[in-house]
Amino acid sequence: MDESPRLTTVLRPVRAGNAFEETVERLLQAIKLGVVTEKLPPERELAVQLGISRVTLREAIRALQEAGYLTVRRGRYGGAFVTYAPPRPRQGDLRRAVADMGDDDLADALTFRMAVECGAAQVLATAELGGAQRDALRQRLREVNSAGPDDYRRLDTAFHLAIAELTGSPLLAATCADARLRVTDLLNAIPVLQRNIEHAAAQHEAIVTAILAGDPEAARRAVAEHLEGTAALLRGFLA
Amino acid sequence: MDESPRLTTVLRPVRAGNAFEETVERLLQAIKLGVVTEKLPPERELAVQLGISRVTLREAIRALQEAGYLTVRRGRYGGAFVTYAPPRPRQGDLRRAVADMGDDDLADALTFRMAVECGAAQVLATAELGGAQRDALRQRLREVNSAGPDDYRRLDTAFHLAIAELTGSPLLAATCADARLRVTDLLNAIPVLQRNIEHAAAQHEAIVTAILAGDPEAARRAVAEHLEGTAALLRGFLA
DNA sequence: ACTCAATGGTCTGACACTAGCCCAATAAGG
DNA sequence: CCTTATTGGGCTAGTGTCAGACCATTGAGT
Repeated sequence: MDESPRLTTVLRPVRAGNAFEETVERLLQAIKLGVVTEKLPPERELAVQLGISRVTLREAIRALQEAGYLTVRRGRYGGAFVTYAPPRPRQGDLRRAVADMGDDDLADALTFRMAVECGAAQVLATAELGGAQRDALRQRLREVNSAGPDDYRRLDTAFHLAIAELTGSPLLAATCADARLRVTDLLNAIPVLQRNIEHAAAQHEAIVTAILAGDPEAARRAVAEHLEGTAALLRGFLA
Repeated sequence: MDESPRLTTVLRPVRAGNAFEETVERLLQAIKLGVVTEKLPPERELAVQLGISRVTLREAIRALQEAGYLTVRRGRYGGAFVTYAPPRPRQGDLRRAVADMGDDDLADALTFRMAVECGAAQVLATAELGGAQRDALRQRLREVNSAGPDDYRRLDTAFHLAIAELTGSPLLAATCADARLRVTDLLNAIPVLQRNIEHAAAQHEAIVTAILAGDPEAARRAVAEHLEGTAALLRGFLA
């Protein structure tokens, strides 16, 4: 019989890698999530935000530049500009993306995302929302539901993250972002069809309706159904 | 109007502090959570688990030793032994503990915990549990519900963590542990009365029943009610 | 009493990371 | 055309962290 709780749940690694690697990962995910679409903040500012030295940040930026994600321009009004748009997924991309991830990691990521996003929606439905917050949520809904295939993933991310951010808990928002990160590559490998967008639109609508109605149960259920669709699709590619 | 999603949700610090500080924090929390009650793993082993060098780990251990949490003995069958038991909280401890935390941080922590633990319970209720898992859950329930005041916090932690661990998602388990960590000092400042234990016991029972019945809605609601009690108590100390 | 495996204690050389400073380039605005 | 604020580019000295080796201590088993 294993102990309870497992030591490994608490005595896990205190850092995921060296500062350089973690920084590259962060920036890359910010780009792939579509959180930064144009230009990164100035180095000095960004280094402070990321809690690292400018030297380390610059190494990370150079790596992303060499990998083709950024173009750097000097001088006033210069900066690190994003030169990347998610490519249209092709046949086999998804299978490859799933294979790149271990089966265990995939199941872990899907479970994690399900729990965290459902929790966020439930909490938001319980909170007393001000007018501005309700408007912001409705705005994100409109944006994602009227998106075309090219913008869809980015606006979908923005919608889901908005739910977490509106709870007012930075910890929860960061965790939702993290959960999403772990499936970004997979989602980007799934072709976006107009039909899918429309199907998701109804689910997004249901989520917002439940939250605005202050019904945590319905909010939880709506998010669970929404995520289950994607999860089932991805699980279909497991061995 | 702020952007969406906020840059700070993704472009946040890549590391919380230096390796030494983070290690001290980890070990301290493992001790306070009651995850390690007797002796830490050997330094060489623990350093690997934590992903740090032995030198850094030793510095952290020395700090905890000087702070009175550990006693170190050399030689075979030696090691770092836990010499700490949570003190009985006294009048004013709670008010002080709440004041030590910023109001924003407290709200953040409570929201975070609510979302993550509800999500975990919901997911577990959705999962198909094997006999061993059901037994493990029932075992934790029995333990916490038959605990005396001295053991209560530790067994309560074990119960809540078990729910997250049984989902099979290390990410979710780690996140639940993290969420719990952020309120440990507060919980430890709340006197444990036999009456409270009995009240909580009914709620724990309801949570387990809902999970074993495969009812995610009921599981979510039961956890929410359970946590709301503590949250309301703590919120009462806010300005 | 002796042996020896397991454990903490210590040292060294190498590399990662940081803070702070100054230089170089650039484009808007006078 | 010139000025200037803003930005990336680069350097240095100092500190943090690491991997690995070796030493010192302990107590159970022989």
